[in-house]
Amino acid sequence: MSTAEVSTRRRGRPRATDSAETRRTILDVARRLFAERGYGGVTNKDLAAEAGLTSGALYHYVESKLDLYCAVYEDMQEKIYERFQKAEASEQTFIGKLEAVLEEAHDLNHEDPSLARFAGIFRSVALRHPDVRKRLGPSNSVGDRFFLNMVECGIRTGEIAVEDQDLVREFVMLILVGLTEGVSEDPPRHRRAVDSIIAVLHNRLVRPLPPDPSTRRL
Amino acid sequence: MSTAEVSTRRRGRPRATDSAETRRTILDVARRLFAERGYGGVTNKDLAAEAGLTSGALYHYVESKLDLYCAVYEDMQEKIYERFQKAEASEQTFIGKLEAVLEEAHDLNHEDPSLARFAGIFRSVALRHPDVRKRLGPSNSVGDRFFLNMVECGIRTGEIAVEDQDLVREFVMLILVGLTEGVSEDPPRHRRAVDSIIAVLHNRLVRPLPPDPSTRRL
Amino acid sequence: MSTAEVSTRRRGRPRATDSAETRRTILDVARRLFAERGYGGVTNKDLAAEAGLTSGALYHYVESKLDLYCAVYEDMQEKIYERFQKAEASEQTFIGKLEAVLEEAHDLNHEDPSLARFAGIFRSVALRHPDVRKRLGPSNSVGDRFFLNMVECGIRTGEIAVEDQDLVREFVMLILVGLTEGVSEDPPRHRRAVDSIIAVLHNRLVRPLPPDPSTRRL
Amino acid sequence: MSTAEVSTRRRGRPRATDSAETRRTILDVARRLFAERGYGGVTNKDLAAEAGLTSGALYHYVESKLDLYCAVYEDMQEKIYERFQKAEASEQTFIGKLEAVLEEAHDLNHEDPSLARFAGIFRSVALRHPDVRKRLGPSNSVGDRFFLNMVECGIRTGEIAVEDQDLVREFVMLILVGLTEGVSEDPPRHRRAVDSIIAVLHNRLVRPLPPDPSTRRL
DNA sequence: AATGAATGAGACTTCATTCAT
DNA sequence: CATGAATGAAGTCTCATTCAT
Repeated sequence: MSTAEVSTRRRGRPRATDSAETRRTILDVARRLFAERGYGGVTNKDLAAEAGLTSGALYHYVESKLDLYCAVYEDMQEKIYERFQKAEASEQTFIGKLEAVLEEAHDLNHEDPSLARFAGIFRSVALRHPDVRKRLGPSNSVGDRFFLNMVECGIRTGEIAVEDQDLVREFVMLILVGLTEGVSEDPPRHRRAVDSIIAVLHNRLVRPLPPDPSTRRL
Repeated sequence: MSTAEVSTRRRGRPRATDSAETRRTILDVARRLFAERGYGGVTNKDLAAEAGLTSGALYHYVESKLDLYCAVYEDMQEKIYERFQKAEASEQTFIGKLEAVLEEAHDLNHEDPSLARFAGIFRSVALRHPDVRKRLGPSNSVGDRFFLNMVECGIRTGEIAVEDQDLVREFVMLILVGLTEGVSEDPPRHRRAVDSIIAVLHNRLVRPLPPDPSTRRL
Repeated sequence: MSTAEVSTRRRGRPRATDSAETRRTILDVARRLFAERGYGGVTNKDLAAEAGLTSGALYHYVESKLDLYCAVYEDMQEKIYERFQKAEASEQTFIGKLEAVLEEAHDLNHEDPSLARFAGIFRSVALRHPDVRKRLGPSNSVGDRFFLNMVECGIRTGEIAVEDQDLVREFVMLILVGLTEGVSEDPPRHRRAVDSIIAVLHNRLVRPLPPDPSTRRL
Repeated sequence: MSTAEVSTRRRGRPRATDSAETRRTILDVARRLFAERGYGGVTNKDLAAEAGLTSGALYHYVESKLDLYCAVYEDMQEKIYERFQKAEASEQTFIGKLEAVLEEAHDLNHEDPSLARFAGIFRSVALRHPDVRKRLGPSNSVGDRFFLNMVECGIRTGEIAVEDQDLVREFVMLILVGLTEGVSEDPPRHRRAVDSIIAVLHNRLVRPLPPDPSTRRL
């Protein structure tokens, strides 16, 4: 209503801005918002406002909202797997590697919760946005290969029987989905979840009872 | 309009003369569509068309789209936990109960994939619709109590150490999230995932190596 | 600013409207506006306002602005060629038919100037809107056939030499383009233009001089 | 930036060091693009890119897009009528002049199709941009005078009856509109169209039948 | 109870224009 | 002179919701 709005910006080029920096900001803002509210729950206006721009200006950096989403996805994949790879390389056994990766996931989730949240929500976004699927394809090749390698290591060390390898891979992917989609927004629960998985792997969490006829159903 | 309605039914889909029946149809249609395309991906018109009405008529049965979504959620919770409870009651040990529940989850997923898919997607919908959260509250009270009971059983039987109960609960919820969000749309993977969890619980999947200095990094 | 705007319409269904009538109104309004301002010069809002609707409501009748444009085009083609055909059929000679068609064009232009104006502008719209071209294809088959028939009649009557038929067709199309694009918005000029064409055809307008050396360039 | 610019030209397009030269480039580029895609179909960015600048730099040479459009128009008028005048001056009779002008139009269309195309499209652009109309006034004063002169010549030579002069002028303008708007993008048709006009003027194209009662409808 | 025309808010996107650098 | 980041207005289109019939 007044002419002296809080953040009226001039018309032309702003003072001292760095294009690359703005793009980085947009990507980070987008990851956070998409992580919090999914794809359809974020408008261009929201994105622009949080990045300190108008919605039209977004189009200097991305071709479309979809384009931005995909860019965020790729950025995230890169960040996550770089860290995962480092963690994985630091250990020699399957269990060691898996624990290291889980700990790394926990650290990552602590450092920047939006990464895991985005990853967690991504699956359901892709599921119902054909455009996203089309653009990113099967795409998880990076992740697939990563876990494949880990499992192969387990086979070499004798931790995993050859005939179990598919089950193991499925299990690993399952718990990672559970971590990213289920508890990434609650750090203490995330910590507990990681610990529970490690405990299970070491057979410390649940002790199957010996088959005792008196406790069986009659 | 016709007077010849008493004795003979017309061919084709009968008019849903019964209000409750129509509501049931709407709920089922809505679960399927929401499961497939998420909240924003389904329009009232889609919903109405699949239920054999027009979009205006929807409002005789639900107050709003959001209202419908919540109703579907509650309906789903009810359906799932009714089945889970039956499964759980059929076994006496924690592991027995958990296995029974996982098998039930698998059967459910087979019978009506939309249930699990809806559940899987629900989290991200709730995440970006404060109204949904408000309406459904902390919501998981039913599920929480359910798993609490299971874990308490495990403590009684000695399968679970008292101090591990939180870890176990976290683990159970984690794998259920993983199952619903990760693999519910792919039956063979779902099967494999269930098997992998059971194998892990029986300590059959991964064998930790004895600490062998020769395999450690120097 | 006041709550009692001039034409506030209620929210729901309006009193007594006829869907077909509204569609007809939209088509007529669209033809007029497109004729006056071309394709890009007309906004959905303009169209809706002139038809007494909001821009969203347009989409009950057409799928898109392009769709509307094409519908107007087809409507126009139909209207024009129906009249042209009647006029053409009333005469037996090429010149007779052509004069009848020109007079009909004049009458049409008088009755509803938007028809000819739309037709006149159509060419340039199609030229630079690939979508329009794609939708309407070569399309002028109706018109082409129409003039082809007229020329064939002239050949039969001996008015036109067989080897001149292409020239004649080109000439006929040329003058029709000239009439629709050049003078359709100015009735007296349109009248004069029609008269001039008829006079030319009867060799009454310009008398070539006999080749007189004294008037030649030296 | 380089000091080695004095003596040697770099390969490729030289930087348009001269302001006037750049303006000339912009005008030519603009005519071509406007001719191909109309006013709204061309963005300042397109224009700038094709002229080897950025969109901001355009504003050093023109005040606005509209301004540029008008400048192109004036430039085109000048170019066309300069050529037409030369052609017209080379003949002494009305028909001779008209033929010469038509041939010149054909040559022009061959040399630089964008001229005629621009002229052809201009009408519809002006139609929906009141600003253009305002800036360019009744505009055709140049053309009007030009054709007026030609017709007066025809009166002097006796080719045209005084009372027919308006009709003749209308006819000439009609065929020029037809040529520019109808067939300027199709050289063979353009050729044919020119030939057909010349044939008509020489009364060689269509032979009116003598009023023969036997061919009349009864 | 049902229809479907209509609203109105808001989404994504484009683009002429401005102006700090 | 030139760049290019940014604005802001406008455009096309979608959709939940309302309501006369």
